[in-house]
Formats: sequence, structure tokens, C-alpha cells
Amino acid sequence: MFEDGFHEEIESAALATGYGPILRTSARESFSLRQQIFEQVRASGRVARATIARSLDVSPGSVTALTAELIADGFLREVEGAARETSRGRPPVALEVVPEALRVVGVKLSDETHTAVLSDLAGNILASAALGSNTDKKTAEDLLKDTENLMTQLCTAAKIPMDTISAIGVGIAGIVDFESGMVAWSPLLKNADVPLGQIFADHFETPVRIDNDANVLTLAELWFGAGRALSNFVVVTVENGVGMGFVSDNQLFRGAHGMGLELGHTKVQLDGALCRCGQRGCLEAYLADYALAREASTIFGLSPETPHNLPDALKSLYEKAASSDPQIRTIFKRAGRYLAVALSNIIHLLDPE
Amino acid sequence: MFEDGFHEEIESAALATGYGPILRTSARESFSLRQQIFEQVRASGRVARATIARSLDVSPGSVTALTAELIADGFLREVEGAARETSRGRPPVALEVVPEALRVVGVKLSDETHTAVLSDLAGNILASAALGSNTDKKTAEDLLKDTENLMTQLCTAAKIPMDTISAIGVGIAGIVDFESGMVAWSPLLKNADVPLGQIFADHFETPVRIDNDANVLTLAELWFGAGRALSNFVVVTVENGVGMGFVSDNQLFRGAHGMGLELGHTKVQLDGALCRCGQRGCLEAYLADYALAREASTIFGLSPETPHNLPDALKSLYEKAASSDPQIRTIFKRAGRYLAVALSNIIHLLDPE
DNA sequence: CGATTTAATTCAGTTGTCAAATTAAAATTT
DNA sequence: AAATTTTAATTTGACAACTGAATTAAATCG
Repeated sequence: MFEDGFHEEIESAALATGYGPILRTSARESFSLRQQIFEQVRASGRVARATIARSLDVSPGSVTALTAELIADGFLREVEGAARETSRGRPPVALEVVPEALRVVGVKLSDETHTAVLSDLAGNILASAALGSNTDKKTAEDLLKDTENLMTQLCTAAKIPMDTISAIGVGIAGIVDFESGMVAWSPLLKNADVPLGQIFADHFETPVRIDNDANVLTLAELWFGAGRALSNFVVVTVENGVGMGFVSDNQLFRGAHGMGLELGHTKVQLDGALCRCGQRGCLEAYLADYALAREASTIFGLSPETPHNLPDALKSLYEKAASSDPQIRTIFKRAGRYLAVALSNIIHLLDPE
Repeated sequence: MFEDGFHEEIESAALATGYGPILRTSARESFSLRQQIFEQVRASGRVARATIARSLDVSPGSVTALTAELIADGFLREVEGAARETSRGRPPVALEVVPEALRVVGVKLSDETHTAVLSDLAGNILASAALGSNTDKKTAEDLLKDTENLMTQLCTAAKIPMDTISAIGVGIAGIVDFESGMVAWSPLLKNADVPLGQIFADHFETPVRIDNDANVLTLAELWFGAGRALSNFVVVTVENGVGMGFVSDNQLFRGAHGMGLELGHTKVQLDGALCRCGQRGCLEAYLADYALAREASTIFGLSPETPHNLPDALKSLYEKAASSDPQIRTIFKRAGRYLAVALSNIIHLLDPE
């Protein structure tokens, strides 16, 4: 059928190197049914076994077996007084996660205040703590000491020993490689390329996940906020810089280099204002606090090099804007319009819900 | 341990509705090992069983069993004269896909020329066909007839019966819902919301996948082009409009509404040129052929309403640019600069490789 | 009250995968 | 040339996950 020799030639060309995407890591993790069942209960709050079997399309027998395991291991439990009306047949027994099965700590490291919370499996906050910080550049040891302080506060408040904490999550501004726990750069840190995740994990002897603060906020939104019901959405934060997080198909999107999405450095104006990144027309050059302060100092006739206090300058700026100083208002108006352009671009590009 | 009553309250609040992303579809497809092995061979071109076992981290026994199946089913075959040097031990037997195991047809419907190719499993083109088109709005039946014409051409050229074709892929400009095969809108079609995929599938009695042309191009790049070695990349097309495709983690990204990424309508200029979408400052308003023609007509002193021939106007525009007409050149220069802004934004937002 | 309906469990059977032992085919050493 | 080493591929029994049908359980309806 194919002895014409024609195919042989092109075949060898195509087949020598293969075709289609080159699979480097077989990243297609298939979750175990046990885990899928747990996720189902987590997402639903309370579900009956039969419902789980239907929605996962598995046999009810499997659900019985695996939920029995999960109950025995203390992750799930049956709900006693599960109300149910207008239905015949044997009443379903609802299952729910046991919140106190695991305890995790979340830490946010910032240049204003470090904060931390102790949470159970259901996301209930059992204790929270805070610690003053400052804009000084810190070493990894400084941050470790601060975190330990926060952890001690939490454990004391909740009256639990520190070794009952199953995992720690850390949010920090800057460029973070989530996989390796490396902080490539952070406004908080003196040095670049700090393996902060590893340092924390070694010290607390528990798994530590460290991530960019915008990503952490986005995940929080996915898990507990408006994003719960959405599969595709975008979170934009305007703070020190302009941060952004993007969830696609219920998963946080991390760029090819894991450095997060730099909304702040998208261009909103050809040959626009100079940004601290060296380029012109970046959104951040119109929207960030230092950019606002720079413009304000021009109006006030101050030299831009004057090392004046940034937070104070901003505070007076906000006050003046509130008291309708027309010059100041234009600064905010312009910032708002450029933000609108950037948001419009995001919507067109990423098509979120 | 938790008898303080404090937890009970917040528990019930959190547990009633659950937490974390709401799993609507259990989209976590876990590919069968059989399929994974096939994919591995496809991606590599030629691989030994032992290599597959190592890279997929499965036992060599499983690979033997499953490759035997795949060989029996005619999807894989052993390569006879597999060259191998500088290695001891039993020489590996390379496996490769059997290109002629399946035949598929790809169709591109356009307002200039419809094209189609007949391809085997390895992506070798066995036959190709073309059919003139025009800018008239068409019905689904028109397109079906054109496609049938192309299919007949292909089958005649390749001397195969039409029922040996395993699948048909269709690329068309416009807003296409890939899942359902619905064409929400297309510049080719007279009507909106045409179930073109279903119509084709019913007629040819074979699976039909229909997708936006920019997405198809992007997938082609992923499978056979520069994207093969990349997991995250972006394809930008500048044609009629400005199209874009985005591959993240070896998968084509489709927005929440499956309508593709509208690079053409990202804003590159605050209060810029008016776009046909009604907004101002869209990239398309500077880059699309009709936008270039509009500017050209201004220079030539023509009324913009004059229904002159668009392709001809463009042709003369290119010629004038080539012959360094300074006025015309500025049009192209500006278009280029705005394109650069848009590209820069994509890079910052999507962080491709 | 029995009939019906729905939920949950039990259990034998199937399937997919593994691990170790075995066979196979080459290069290298003796 | 024969034995040894090395790597590839196959065979095989064991095992764990999951299914599907039958069974038990607990409610409502007529």
C-alpha cells in the first residue's frame, strides 16, 4: 500500500526528531481518587457519599472504602444532624472535613508590618500575630528571627506546641521562584538569590512554601474570596509597585520563569514617563507611590533628589487630593486613567470571567 | 482539646459552604500509560523501550506490554537498522509511530482561498488542495460544500477512499467555541452562532474539531514549529486583524469564554485612533490593513467613505513605502512602534520563553 | 402495613502496574 | 574462543485500585 517510496523519504525526515510538544517533565499528575474525594468534600463543605460518587463518576463502593480511610485518618467525619427535606429513600449522610486535623501558618513579610496567622484545615483563623518592620534591607537571618517570633506568638496564643504545625506559607514582595523557594530579588532583602524557603524549612523542620505576595493574595482570593466560584480571574494590587495575579482553570498562572506577571511594567504610553526600571511609559511610572511623590515634589517645587520621607509625602498628597487641590487631583486622575488602560488590556488579553 | 466552643462557631460558618476552588468539572484528565507511552514516542521520534520506562518512571515490564499492544494495533513499530555506537549490552530496539496508521485532514477557511491538507500520523503532508473564495458572507451550507470539494480533491490525489479519514480539523477566522464547535461570529459567515462543527461532523461522519485560525496557527507552531522545544510561548499574527495565540505549559490557552486573546483590541494609546470596535487607541486601529488604508486615503486626499478596493489600496501602499515615500513610511513606522509596545506588554504580562 | 426509593456497604472480579527473575544480544576481558 | 560484563527486553506472580452487582439500611408514600 505504501511501497511507492514517496512516504519513506518524508517519513524519515519527520520521524528522526519526532513531532509535537517535547515532553520534558511528565507533569500530568493524576490525583489519587482518595485525594479527589477529599477535595470534593473540601469544595462542597458538606456532601453525601452518593453525591461524591456521582460527581466524580466512580462507583459508590470506592467512595465508601476511601471515605472510611479518610475518616479513620482523621481528615473527614460524618455530620450528625444533617437536615434534609422533601426526599424519599435512605437519607444521605453528609461528610465534612475535620478542621482541626491539620494546622498551618501563613506569614506575610513586608516592609511595614510582618503579619502571621495560624489556621486549621478549614481556613479558620485560630490566632494571628504582627510584628513591626521597617524599610531597612534585611538578611535572611533577620527574617528568620522575625518569623520565629511570630510563630512563638501564634503558638502561645493558641496554646499548642510548635511541632504540631504541618506547614508554613510565606508571602514576600519581589521575584520568587516558588518551586525552589529561592528569592531572586526582594525589596526587603539585602542580598539577591536567597534560598529563603530552604532556610525556613531547615529551621522549622516543616514544609515551607514561599511565594510572591501578589500570587499569595490571588490564591487567597481563589480559595476564600470572590474567586471561589470562578475558574479564570485576575487580581490586581496597587501598592508599592503594581502587582498582579492570574488564575486560569483554577490554577495560578506563573510565567515561564516563575517570576509572576509584571503588570507594573507594561507600557501605557509611548515615550512616557521614566520608570525606575529604566524604560519609559511603564504603568508603574504613573501609579506607584514613588511616582506620585515625584510628581508632587515637582508641583511643590522640591528638588526630586531631596531624600524626603516617602510615606509622609504621600500622606500629605492624599490629604491635599481630598481637599480638592486641583493640581494634585490631576495626578490621581491621570494615574486612574492609565490604570484603566492597563485593566482594559488585561481583559482583552486574558479574557477573565 | 477543642472543647472551648470557640471553634465550633467559626467551623460551622466555614464548613457550610466549603472553601477553596469549586470543582465543577473534574477536568483532571489522567492519561493512560498506554497513551503516555505513545506520546513519548511521538515526541521523541525514535526511542527504545528502556528509555521510555526511565523517562516515564514506570517498570520496563509495563512498557513491553503496552508497546506490544500499540504495535499490534498498528500505531507503533520497531525500527530495524537503528544505528548505535559506543555502548555495550543488548542494543536497544527503537520504536517509532507508524505514520500511515491514521489520516487526518486540516482545512483553513478564509475569505481569500480555502486550503486543505491531508496528513498522516507523523504530520507528513500526503496531499494538499485549494479552492478560491471571496469576501461575500457565506452560509454554513456554502462552507460545507467548499469543504467537501476540498476533501474530494485530497482523496482523489492521495487515491484513498474518504471514509479512511479519521478526523477533520477546521480553522476559521472569528470567535469560535472549540468545545462545542459553535462559531459565535466569523467574518466569513452570514449568520452568528452557527454550529459549524456539528454540521461538518454530521455530514462527514467523523470527528471534527473547529477552532479560531490564530489558535490553529499557534498549535501548529507548538507541534511542528519553533514552539516544539518551548513550553510557554506566544504567537502573534498581523493580517486582517491582529491575532494572537498563547501556549502555557504545552497547552493552548483559551480565555474563560474560549474566544481567544484579542491582542488587536488592547489599548496602546490613550484617546488614540478610533477602531472599528468603537473604542479608541486599539492596536488594530494602527496596524490592521483597513487602518493603514484609512491613513493612506487621508494622505491621498480621498474621502474615507469612498468604497475603493482595499487590497489594491494596500498594494499601492506597500509599493510607495518600498519606494521610500516619506509620508507613507511614517504610517508604517508608527504601526511598527505601536506593535512594539503591544509586544512588550505581552512579554511583561505573560512572561513567555 | 407493605411497596418504593435512595443511600451506603459488601464482595467477588477485573484491570493496571510493579518488582524480580529470566532471557537476549551486544562489548569487553581472559 | 570462551567467559564475563553490561544493557535491553520479556515473562511472571503479586498486589492494589477500582468496578459492578447484589445486599443491607433507612427513610417516605399509598
